[in-house]
Amino acid sequence: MSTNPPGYELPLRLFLGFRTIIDEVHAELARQGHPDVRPLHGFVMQAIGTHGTTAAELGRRLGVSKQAAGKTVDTLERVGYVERGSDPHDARRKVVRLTERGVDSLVRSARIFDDIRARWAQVLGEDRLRALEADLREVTPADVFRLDVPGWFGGFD
Amino acid sequence: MSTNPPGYELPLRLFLGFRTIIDEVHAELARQGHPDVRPLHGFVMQAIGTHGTTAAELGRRLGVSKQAAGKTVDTLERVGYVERGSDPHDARRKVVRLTERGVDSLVRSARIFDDIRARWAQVLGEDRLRALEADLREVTPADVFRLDVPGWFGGFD
DNA sequence: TAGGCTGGTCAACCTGGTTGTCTGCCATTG
DNA sequence: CAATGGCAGACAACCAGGTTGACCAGCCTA
Repeated sequence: MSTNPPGYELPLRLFLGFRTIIDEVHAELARQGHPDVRPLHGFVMQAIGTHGTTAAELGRRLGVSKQAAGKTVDTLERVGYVERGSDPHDARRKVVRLTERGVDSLVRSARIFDDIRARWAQVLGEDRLRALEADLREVTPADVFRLDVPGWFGGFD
Repeated sequence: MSTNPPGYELPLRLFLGFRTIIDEVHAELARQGHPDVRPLHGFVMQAIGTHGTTAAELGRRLGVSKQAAGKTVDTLERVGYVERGSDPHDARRKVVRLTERGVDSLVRSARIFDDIRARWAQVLGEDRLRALEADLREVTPADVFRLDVPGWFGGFD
């Protein structure tokens, strides 16, 4: 029986895998006309969803303060991926909605993610990739969405 | 034949796996007397190594500017995990070395990483875990060390 | 109708990153 | 042997994202 790899390799590989995929997605996204979407933005836009939300609600979904969510919305607004409207039923709320450009970036991301997964499947074989996904599902929290991802995405290009 | 999971799930799971492990390590590290080591610090200390380095060299290893490396060394020094000495052979260089406390935190981390890997092995089975590691090795860059990890670690607790 | 909760915003501050500039020190080379 | 080029370190200004605290305005309910 051979010896096990050191325990620190596992998280490193997980991270490297994650980073590899994300970097590829954003390189391709840049090529497809979205050079200034940052990884964090994808998550945030995903959390905003097609229905739109408010900054406070967004903060709750993402697990950050409403102020932080507001700031992110500011920058997303500045680069043209979301817009703020007012709620006729509640003068306090300002509803954040994806612009066409925002939606376009999400659609393209989804396609690119699928392409990358397909490439992994070619390398590993579909069955092993599925096994990998299944194993990961077993050891990670079930709820994919409400991870407090922001804060994990420092500035990177 | 059933349909594939959407491509975005894979990076999410990889990230979640990574984050789960890292969070556990640091929670345990805090319990064992190292409450203010941050994930970034572990990587940096690993990169400093037992021989010590200079800030500029550290920056190159980690893929960040020497100024950024210097700042990190500052905070690591402030919390007592590294110390700066001078190089008798070269008055420009200030050698950064791990303190006993720094080494202790690394030793403990290594043990905790191994423990966590063992727990994953219990859940998945040693063979499936090995397969997972092997698969990840196949789709990630071979060089584990020179990843520009910093910048990916935003502040988190 | 008065209070309390909630949404948005402003301000101050932290961390970790960036670039640019400047000063010393070393080392090579004419 | 002196001068020039390159490297180490430090300082400053700036950026992104995050935090808390404070505050105002609007809604809703007792």
